[in-house]
Amino acid sequence: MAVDTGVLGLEILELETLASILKALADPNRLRVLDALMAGDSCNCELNERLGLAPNLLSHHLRVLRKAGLVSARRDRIDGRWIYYAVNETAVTQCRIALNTLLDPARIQPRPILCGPEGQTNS
Amino acid sequence: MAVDTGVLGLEILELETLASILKALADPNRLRVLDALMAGDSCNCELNERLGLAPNLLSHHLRVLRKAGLVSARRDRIDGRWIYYAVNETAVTQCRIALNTLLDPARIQPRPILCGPEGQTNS
DNA sequence: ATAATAATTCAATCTCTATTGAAGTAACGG
DNA sequence: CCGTTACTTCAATAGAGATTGAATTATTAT
Repeated sequence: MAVDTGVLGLEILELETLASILKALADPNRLRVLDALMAGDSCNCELNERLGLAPNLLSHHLRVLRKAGLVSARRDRIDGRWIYYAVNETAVTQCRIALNTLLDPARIQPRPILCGPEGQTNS
Repeated sequence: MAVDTGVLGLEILELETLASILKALADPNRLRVLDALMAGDSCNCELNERLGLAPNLLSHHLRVLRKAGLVSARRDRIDGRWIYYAVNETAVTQCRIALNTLLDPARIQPRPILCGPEGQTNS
């Protein structure tokens, strides 16, 4: 999880890193998976029942989310066949902060056009 | 811009709509473009100078952002050859709210496992 | 009309990715 | 050891998307 001042001078995450996390989020099925995990840890089969997605497809999406750092996995203490997935709260929060910074309406400047004919009248 | 109660019962945007907006955001170059536009309206050529991206590539990315509703375009009043791009504040805000809702840490439930052997001890 | 300018569209390429079905792993129970 | 269970990985397909260079549109200036 790359953390620095960022290209924008505002972001917690690098622009490239933020883009890759957004890529992981930018899928309806993965949003559903993440939303389901927000309500509590789940195994593959429970997600299967709740979301109606094939186990191997869930595996794929869970791997993408895990690769992005948004989700973590652990095996059942009693029966190692079961794997429980959980939301990585710190990653989610970092993502949230980065997006709130980037998309902050206060950053939208009504700066006059600087290029083009209209811009000439605003110099 | 589809607006309703949403699949999650919490979102302002439909899950599918949110995913498509995130897809538009999930690219480093488009994040740069959006960030540049947050600082003020720009034409293609100014973005070209500031970001070092080819005009046709910028055109492509601007179209994606526009299709997602995040950016709007208008022609110069004096010289119609120039097109100025601007951030759509309402869309950006809606996206922000939807993400803040979805990624709200307060929604992360430490719910005990319900499936698997561990779950049996939590019934 | 002709040339020049700002921007878009087209065509081609290359990569990435979501999905599906089949096969493979890992772990438990008898 | 054998079968079952939970999950993953593999292979194949089909579609989407980023990038580049060439051609095109729209608008203005001469």
